[in-house]
Amino acid sequence: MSGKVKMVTMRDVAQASGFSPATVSIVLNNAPLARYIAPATKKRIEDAARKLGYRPNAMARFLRSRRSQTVGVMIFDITDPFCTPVLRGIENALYQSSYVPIFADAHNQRSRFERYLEMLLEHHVEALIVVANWLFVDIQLLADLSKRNITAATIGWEVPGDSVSSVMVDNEAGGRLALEHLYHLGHRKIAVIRGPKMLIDSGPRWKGVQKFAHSVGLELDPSLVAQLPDELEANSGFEGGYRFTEELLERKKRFTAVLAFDDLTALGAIRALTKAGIKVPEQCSVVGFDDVPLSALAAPSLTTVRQPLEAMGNLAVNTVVEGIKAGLEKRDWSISRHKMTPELVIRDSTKAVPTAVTTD
Amino acid sequence: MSGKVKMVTMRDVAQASGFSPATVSIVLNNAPLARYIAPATKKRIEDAARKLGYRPNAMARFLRSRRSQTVGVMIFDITDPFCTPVLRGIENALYQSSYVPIFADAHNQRSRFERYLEMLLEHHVEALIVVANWLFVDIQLLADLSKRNITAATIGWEVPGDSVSSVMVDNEAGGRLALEHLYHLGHRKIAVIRGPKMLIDSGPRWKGVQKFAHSVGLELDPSLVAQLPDELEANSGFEGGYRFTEELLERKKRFTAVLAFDDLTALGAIRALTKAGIKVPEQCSVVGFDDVPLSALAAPSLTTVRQPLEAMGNLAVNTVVEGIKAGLEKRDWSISRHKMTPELVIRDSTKAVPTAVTTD
DNA sequence: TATCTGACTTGAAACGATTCAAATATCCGG
DNA sequence: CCGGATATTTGAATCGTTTCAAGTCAGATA
Repeated sequence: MSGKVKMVTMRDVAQASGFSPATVSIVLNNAPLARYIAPATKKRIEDAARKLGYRPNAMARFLRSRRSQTVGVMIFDITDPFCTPVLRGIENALYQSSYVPIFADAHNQRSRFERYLEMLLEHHVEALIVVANWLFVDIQLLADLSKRNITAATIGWEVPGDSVSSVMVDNEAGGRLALEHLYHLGHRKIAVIRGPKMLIDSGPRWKGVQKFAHSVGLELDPSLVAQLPDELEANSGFEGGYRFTEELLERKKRFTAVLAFDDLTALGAIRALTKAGIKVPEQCSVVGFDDVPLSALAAPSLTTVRQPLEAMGNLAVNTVVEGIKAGLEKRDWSISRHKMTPELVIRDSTKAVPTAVTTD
Repeated sequence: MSGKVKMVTMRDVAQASGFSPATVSIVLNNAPLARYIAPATKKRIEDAARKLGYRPNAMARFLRSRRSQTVGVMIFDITDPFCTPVLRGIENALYQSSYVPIFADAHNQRSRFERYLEMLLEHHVEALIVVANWLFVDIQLLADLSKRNITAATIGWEVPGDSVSSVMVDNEAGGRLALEHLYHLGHRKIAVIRGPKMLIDSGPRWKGVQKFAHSVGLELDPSLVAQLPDELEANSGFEGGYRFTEELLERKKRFTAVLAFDDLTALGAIRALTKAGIKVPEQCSVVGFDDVPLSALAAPSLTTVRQPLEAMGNLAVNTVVEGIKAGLEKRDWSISRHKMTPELVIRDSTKAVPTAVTTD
C-alpha cells in the first residue's frame, strides 16, 4: 500500500552524475549558461536524470524562478454549451505552450468567482483567462491583476480600461448575417428575439439586424420583437425562446421566420413551433447564433451564425502568453481587443419562400 | 503598466504585527501549536495580515508541507457531452474541499494522456481523477501513482488491481431498464444498437438487455442487432446510430423501437428515421442511455436511462479526498468500487402501442 | 533567593530548485 | 615557467513557508 518512493531530487542526479546541482540545473533547463557546458557533461547528466527518473519539482522551481507554469481558466458556467468549445480551444493552446490550466467554474455566482480568483492568486497563476458573461468581471479584477501584473484576457466580454485583453465576435456583423440570410430567402415577416439587456452581445447584434433591415428598406414589426429577460440559468435561453414563440402564436401573429438571439433560444422557438404543429423549416424558418455543438445534432439541424469558439479560446491564450513573455523580458506590451468575424452556417432550419404561417 | 506590487510575505506580516514569522505561520494556519498562542496575539496578527492583504504563497507552502492543494482532473475528451456534467460534479466537490483542479483533456489520444500525466506529477497533484474511456488507463498509471502514493479514481471505467478506486453506473441494470420500458409499452420487434467492443459499458448493458428479454421470453432478432465500431471520434455515436438505422430501413426490416447504446446513438437513429419519413415516437420509439444534457433539448426529447453524472463526479472526489486524508494520517485505507444505480427518464421519444413500421 | 512551572514565542533548519559571482583547470604565446 | 585568456564548473545565497526544539519571562514554590 505505501511503497512510498522517495522523490528523486536534483541533488540525487548531481550525485549520480558526479557534478554539482548547479550544473545539473543548468543542463536540464538548457539555461543560457549551458553554452559553456561540455557536451560530455551534458550527456552524463541527462543520462543520470533519465536513469533515475528525475522529475523537477514544479513548486520548488517556482519558488525560485517565480514561474508556476500555470494559467487560471475561469468559466462563467461550464454547463452552458457555449463554453465547451472555448474551453477546448484554451486547453489546447495552453498545452502547446506547456502551461497547465487551473480550472475554475463560477457557476454564474459572483461570490464563487471571487473566491476562485483568490485561490488562483494564491496558486500564482501566471495569467488568467476568463470566459465571461456579464456581471462578474469588474474593477476589482482589474486592480488586483494588473497590479500584480498578471496578464488577463476575457472571451465573450470586454472590460473597460486598458488592462485586460479581450476576444469577441463581431456581433454586429453576425446580426447582419442572420437577417441577410432570412431576407434573401424571401422572408419579410420576421420575429426577432433579442438577447438579455445585461449581455454585451445583445446590443450590437440587434444593431446589425436593424442596420441591415434599414439598408434594404425592411420594416421590423415591433410587435414581433421580444427581449429575453436577464436570467442566470444556463438553459434559460431555451425557455425564453419557447415562451416568446408560444406567446406570439397565441396572439395569432403572422411571421415566416424567427431570428433568435442564440442557438438555445432558437431551439426553444423550434420546440414551440413544432408543438403548435408548425413545421420547421417548411412553414417557418429559424436562425440561431453561436453554433454551439448541439446545433448540428438538433432536429432539424440549426442554421446559425457561427462564432469560431475554439479559435477564440486559442487566441486568448496566445494573447496572454505574449503578455507573459513581454513581462519576463520587461518589454513593453499593450493589451489587444480582437473581434473575430462570424460565419453563416446554413443547415436545415431555414428554407426559402415559405408558405405563410396562419395560426387561425 | 508595471505598477509591480511587491508581494506581501509572511515576514511582512510578522514585522507589522511585531511577532516572528513562526508565530504568524502558526496563527494563520491555526496549527496545533495555536492552542498556546495568546488571543491578543492572534488578533494582532490576523489584523495585520488582513490590513496588508497577505496571501500565502501556495508554492512555498507546498515546498515545506508537501501539500499542493491541487488535484489533477483528466478527461478523455471534453467535447463528449458525457463529460460536462461529470466535470461539473468534480469541480463542485473539489471546491467544497478547497482543492483546485488542474484540468487535462486527453483528446482521446494516448500520447497526450501520458504527457499530461507527466505534467500533473510535476505539479505534484495530491490526487488524480480520470474520466475515462477505454485504452488509456493502464499499468503505467497504476505503478506510477500508487508508488508515489497519489490516490486516484476513475469515472466510467475500471482498472484491474487494487490501487485505483472507480465510480460507474450499474450498466446491467440500465440495459434492463431500457428494454423493460420498451417491452411494457408493448414493443416486441426491437432493434438494438450495441456499444463498441472496446467500451467497458457495452458488455454489461447488452447483458442486462438479454437477461430481461430472456426473463419475459422475448426473442431478440439477431438481424436487428448491430454493434457500433470502435471509434475515437467524440460524435461517432451519432454517425453510427444514423448509419445502422438507415441500413436497417434499407433492408426493409420491421421494428417498432430502437434501443440505442447511448444518447448520441439514439439521436442518430432518430435522425435517420425522421429522414425516412418515420415519425418518432408515433411510428417508432427510441431509447437512449446516459441522459446527456442535450437529450432533454432534442426534438423529440429523448427517453433515456440516466446516469447520475454529476453525483458520480462528486463521489469520485469524495473518494480521493478520503484517500488523501488517510495518507496524511497514515491510516490504512483501501480503494472502493462504486456502482451507481441508473434511472429511467421518460420523455417524448417513446410511446406505447405503435402502429407497425412498414418500410415498403 | 534560587528553582521550577507553565504559558507563550521564536531561531534556525529544512523543502528543491535557480542563479551569479567566483573558483578551477587548461592551454597559449612569449 | 609565467601571466593571462579561455573553457568549465560550482558554492552559497535565495525564494516564502512550516516545524520543532529551545528560548524567555513572569509568577509560584520551597
